[in-house]
Amino acid sequence: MKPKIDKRIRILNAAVTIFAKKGFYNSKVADIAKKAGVADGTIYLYFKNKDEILIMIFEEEMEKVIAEVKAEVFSENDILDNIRKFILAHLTFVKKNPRLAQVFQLELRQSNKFIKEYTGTRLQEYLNIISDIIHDGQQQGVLNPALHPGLVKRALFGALDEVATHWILSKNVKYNLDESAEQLIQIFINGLRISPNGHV
Amino acid sequence: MKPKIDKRIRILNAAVTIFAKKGFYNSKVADIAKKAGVADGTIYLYFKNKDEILIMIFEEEMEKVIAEVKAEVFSENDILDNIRKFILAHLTFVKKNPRLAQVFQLELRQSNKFIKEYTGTRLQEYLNIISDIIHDGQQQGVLNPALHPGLVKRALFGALDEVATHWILSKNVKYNLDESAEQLIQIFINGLRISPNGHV
Amino acid sequence: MKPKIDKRIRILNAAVTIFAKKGFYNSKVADIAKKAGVADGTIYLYFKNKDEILIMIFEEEMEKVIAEVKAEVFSENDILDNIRKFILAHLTFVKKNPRLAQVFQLELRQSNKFIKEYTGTRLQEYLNIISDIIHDGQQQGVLNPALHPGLVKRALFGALDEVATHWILSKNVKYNLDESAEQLIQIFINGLRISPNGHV
Amino acid sequence: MKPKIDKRIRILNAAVTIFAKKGFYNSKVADIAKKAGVADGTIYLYFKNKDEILIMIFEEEMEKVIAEVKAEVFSENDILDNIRKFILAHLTFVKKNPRLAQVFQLELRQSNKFIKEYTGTRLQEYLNIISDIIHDGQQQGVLNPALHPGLVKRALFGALDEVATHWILSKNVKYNLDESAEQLIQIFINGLRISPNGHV
DNA sequence: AATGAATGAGTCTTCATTCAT
DNA sequence: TATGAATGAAGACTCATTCAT
Repeated sequence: MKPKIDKRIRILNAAVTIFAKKGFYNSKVADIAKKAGVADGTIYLYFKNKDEILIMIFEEEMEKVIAEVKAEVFSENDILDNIRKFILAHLTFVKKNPRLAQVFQLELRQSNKFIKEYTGTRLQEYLNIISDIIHDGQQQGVLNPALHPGLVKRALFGALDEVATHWILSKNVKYNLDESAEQLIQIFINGLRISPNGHV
Repeated sequence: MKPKIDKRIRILNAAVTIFAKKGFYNSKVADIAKKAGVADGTIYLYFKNKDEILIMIFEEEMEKVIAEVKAEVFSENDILDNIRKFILAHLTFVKKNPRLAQVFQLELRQSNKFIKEYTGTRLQEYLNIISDIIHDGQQQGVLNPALHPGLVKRALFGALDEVATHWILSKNVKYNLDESAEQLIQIFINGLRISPNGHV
Repeated sequence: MKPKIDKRIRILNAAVTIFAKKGFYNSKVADIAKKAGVADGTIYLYFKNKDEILIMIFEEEMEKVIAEVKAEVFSENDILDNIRKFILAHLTFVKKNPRLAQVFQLELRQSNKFIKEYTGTRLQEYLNIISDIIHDGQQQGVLNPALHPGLVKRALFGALDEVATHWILSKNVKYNLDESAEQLIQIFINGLRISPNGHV
Repeated sequence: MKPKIDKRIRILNAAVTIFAKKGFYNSKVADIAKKAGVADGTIYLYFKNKDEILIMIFEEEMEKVIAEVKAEVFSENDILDNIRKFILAHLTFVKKNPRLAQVFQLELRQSNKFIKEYTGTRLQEYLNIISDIIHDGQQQGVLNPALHPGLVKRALFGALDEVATHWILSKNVKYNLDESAEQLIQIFINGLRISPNGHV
């Protein structure tokens, strides 16, 4: 028997595997329990319900991602490079964690509770990495001061998210995620920097 | 009793109302039937299953949207203006059809069948409006020829989609959708046009 | 396939059998459905939940019992004879319908909903047969006018109920229900009539 | 921490409180443990299962009640007065211990094990107080010798029980328990004594 | 085409009880 | 004795879908 501390993590890992393979709605709590090597009821000692497992996967993985991305992105102070790093980090995560990405891109959105009740800070915190960069860039006179960081963060996140979802759904074949990253970098850096062409 | 030809449309209209109010999973086929004034079983004369109602709402509304957007966007041949028009048209649709937008932005994504099996042409057709503009713009020497239209269409669509979803979820209060449109126009036009700054 | 009108009754009959055999809490809805020859879900077209089946058995059988007892008891106007008839009718019902009596005496009391939420009129109506007799008897100067009919009805019902329960639990062997009836008749008639001995 | 000997009693007291507040089926063993300040598992060192807690509450309280009632009732040898004292004692107990009475009158009957398996001596012993009085009364020539003490004990107990249950369920408001006691005394004393009227 | 009564598959969750410590 | 984390059996109910009329 593994030590207690493991059990919660074993459940979360099992859930990622099961959710990725069968989808959230087709995954039975009993499947997860079996995979994790615990009794069905044990899951409810650690999680309030099935939706909460999904949300916790998100919360805990995002926590790691946020720490990594922040370390990566804010290591230097070159704004344009930070944007580049953020985009690369996002898509690299997807590429390196396809199973987890599948859960984030597809399964999570099928949980009513996640979509309509989750107002967790993790997603905000992640999005705020972007708006912080934008804000800094505007103060440094590098980025277009007319843009709202709050809008930009959604625009960039939405673009990354859609590209990631398509990559997942294409079963990772048709699509070169690295090249996509480079193209998004071009679009957003040119889109956000102070434009010598004047406004459109 | 209205003429037969109406019945299909009455069902679809009822479904939009019910889905928007209760969400896809909490809407019962019996609710839709009642609202539409038909028997439960009648719905299955017109639609294969509950998911198909959702997909048909999408298909038929998208058909209209595509026609409108195409007429609007391709009326002239000024590429930058076409991009502007597309972005405005997308967000204006959301603003004018909040109930339908709620179904598109939130409920549709909760249908396993839509997410994982729908490969309908309507969404492609809509996205291709963007890639067609991009392609034209590149041929006219206005837009950055290094960008893949297929990537750009997802980036722009993702950005619009995320902004729209946030607007829906914020219950339309905090957010000025017109200003968001203007900002997205700036970002994407600057992001896509031939850049006098050289590449990053 | 039997006609529709039968289905509700088939379910109720099946439920009496199953409840009497296994007890309320150990009876599965699926058992009742199977015995009744209907699908599990069909039961929920006729009854809100499992407790309601039990309550409906009570309601509908009591309706019959009340009609019979009233016809029997009020056929003449001899008060003492009416009391006698009521007591006999109650215990005769128990003796002739042991399965139903088991449900009434034992299973019904195990349903939280019946005990704590049921305020149905049938039980009141049955009890009021007694208080009506008492009231009449007091007006005729036959019964002790100092007694509250509302108290008497509970005292007599309680006595009958306890005797019946004991008979059910003894599996009908040790106990002569007819003799018990005669004894209760003696006790209550002497207890209720105007006492030449004066009050205690 | 209180001394060990206390623990059993603390559990029983906690159980009375919890059962009275939530009902037997809605009370969780964990609730009782918490209220008693012991671990869940500890309860099973003192009681075989949840039903046994209920039965033990009954057993132990009945033991006290029996002792009290016997002392009270048999202090003199006036049969009619003894009947009076028994009835008063029963209803006075209910009035003074409403929480315990609620458990006895309502919750106890919802335990399958109590209803169908309990053949404990305490209830018999309590009932036998009545039949002993009756027997004595018959030997003294005061009570009707035709009545079976075993029937009378159930009749009187049933009457008291029903009156008590109604009082509990009426939330003690509509009902004057003292007056009820007086009326039951009249009914039963006249019902049981040797009748100068002859038999009915 | 239309009805709507009937079907029956499908599963999350609770909680009394156990047992390793 | 005591703990409390872990167990796992157990089942009512919903609702999309069917089909006899």
